[in-house]
Amino acid sequence: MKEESALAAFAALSQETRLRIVRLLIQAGPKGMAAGDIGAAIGATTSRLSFHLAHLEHAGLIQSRREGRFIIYTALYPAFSSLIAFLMQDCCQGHPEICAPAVTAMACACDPTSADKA
Amino acid sequence: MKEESALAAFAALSQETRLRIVRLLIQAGPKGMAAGDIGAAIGATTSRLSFHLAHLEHAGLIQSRREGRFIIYTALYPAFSSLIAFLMQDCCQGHPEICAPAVTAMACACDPTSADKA
DNA sequence: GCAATAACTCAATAACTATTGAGGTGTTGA
DNA sequence: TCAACACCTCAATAGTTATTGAGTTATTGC
Repeated sequence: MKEESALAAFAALSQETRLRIVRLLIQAGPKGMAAGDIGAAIGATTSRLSFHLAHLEHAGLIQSRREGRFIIYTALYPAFSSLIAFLMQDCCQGHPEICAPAVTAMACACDPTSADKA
Repeated sequence: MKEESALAAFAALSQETRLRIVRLLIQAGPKGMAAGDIGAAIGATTSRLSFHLAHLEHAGLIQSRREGRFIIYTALYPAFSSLIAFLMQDCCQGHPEICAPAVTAMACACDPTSADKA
């Protein structure tokens, strides 16, 4: 991942409405969610929602597909993996014990029974 | 981690100078770096550097300590772990195969021989 | 105490970003 | 083909953020 992409991704994630959209889509999984359902879940008017969805899509964090009259948005998981790897690159210079908690936090996030630990 | 803290963290990371400072400090490890050395490494004037270091410290991503006439900055690793956990919370609803690449990316970031893989 | 060094603070300006409301596009089913 | 629905686009405004340069504080060694 290039620095430019990482900056765009972090900028996209630094806004309340967009962060909520992203977390919602990450939790929704590969089946995704329709724009209207996202708007209802986070409480945003259509123009505001559309603006932020476009922003996230442009940043490469989500993607959309049309299904009839609905537009379905899904999280792009590899983008998040790359972003995390870019940020934490060479984080411990060969001493993994320094950043092990970060790896554990990541693994915990994947285990629904312990997601709140970190 | 609260949403408010996550927003502050992402906002802090969405600026070129600050992202460079953070990656530099993450790579520097617990010994940290003096403000002057950080400025020299990324090419920033003292007032600009000071502004961004204060911003990062306020966001809870780095901390500082005085050592004689130097001020040493270090990355706060637990803050990054929490941020990643917050973002990826419930990412796969019990289907870890969906987000396994993110965990792998994180583990790779800790292995200096394969940091560029993701 | 004084000069040099390291770093911070402040105020003004420039640049960027979010929200709103009105209006437009594409899709469906009677 | 028409009305209803789902969603997007645009332009104006308000709010936020970054940069610069001048000035200030803290520490060290002579």
